[in-house]
Amino acid sequence: MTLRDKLAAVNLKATHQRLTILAAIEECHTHPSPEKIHKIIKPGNPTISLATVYNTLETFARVGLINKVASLSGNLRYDPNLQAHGHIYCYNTDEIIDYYDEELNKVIIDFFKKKKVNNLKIKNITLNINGDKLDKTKDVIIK
Amino acid sequence: MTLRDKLAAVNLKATHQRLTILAAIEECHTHPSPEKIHKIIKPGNPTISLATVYNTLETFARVGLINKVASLSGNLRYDPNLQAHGHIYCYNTDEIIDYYDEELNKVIIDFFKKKKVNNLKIKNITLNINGDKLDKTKDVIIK
DNA sequence: GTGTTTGCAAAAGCTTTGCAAAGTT
DNA sequence: AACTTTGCAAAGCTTTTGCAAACAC
Repeated sequence: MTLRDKLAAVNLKATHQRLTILAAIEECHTHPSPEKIHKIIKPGNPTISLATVYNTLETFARVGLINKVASLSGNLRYDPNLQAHGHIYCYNTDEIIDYYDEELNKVIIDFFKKKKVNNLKIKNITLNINGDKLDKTKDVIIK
Repeated sequence: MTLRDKLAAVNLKATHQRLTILAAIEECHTHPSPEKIHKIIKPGNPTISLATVYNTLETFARVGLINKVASLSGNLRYDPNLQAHGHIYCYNTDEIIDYYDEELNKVIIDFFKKKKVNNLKIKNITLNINGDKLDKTKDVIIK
């Protein structure tokens, strides 16, 4: 599915800005803040404005193309990955890294099969792992 | 352990403001923003300033008396409960509610016993459950 | 062509800082 | 008395808004 198709599927016009922002957030796997996304795309797209990055990300989240992410960083963060997965937050690099593990998903689903959550319509369940990267130049790997 | 003792244990002087703020955050189980804490304590403590609430919460977090909490709300949130537990975030009330379950803790610990996390010094693992409260006047209950 | 989207600049909201006055031990 | 902490106001961030110009379909 192309980026154009994704926008069409949610009835958003395929503007250059939207295509650029969607591409950037899908490519960068640390869920950067709007400010950082703007810095990433600005060189190749000098007229794109920071307000448009903010507004566009919020639009994408509103129509369900991406999700808002809970963050310890104090600014807004978004995630283009819509399937169930966890997040690793690194205090010392401010990165939010996806953590997908089929077994973890199963463990969580199994747990909530046994529990009753009253008075809440659950939208999403995420495991957050917070810590410090030991070597900032390398990736965090869970296996 | 009294609030004074808790402050003494981390070498913070027991000022009226710190005692008030610590009491407020321990009493209120929805992890309110600094702004909301200020509103809560202001009537009984008219001279307490919002900046002091911000600074004091940050000081508490720095010395480990409370934790910062990942949040979808876009502002700072703190948690005085230092033991392992999860959080329920309600989009429609902006509340962050503690969710303690011994079995859940065990399930998560067991899971990570089997996994190796490379290049990360884990500080904390939290399960986040996000959704909408069905009846805003009542509590969310998991059993 | 019509209605939507963008850029810009300004406003609004949230958090931190600097410093004199007040408080703690 | 020595040192720390607070209140206030200002500064510094982050995010949203209003509106004319530009764009997608």
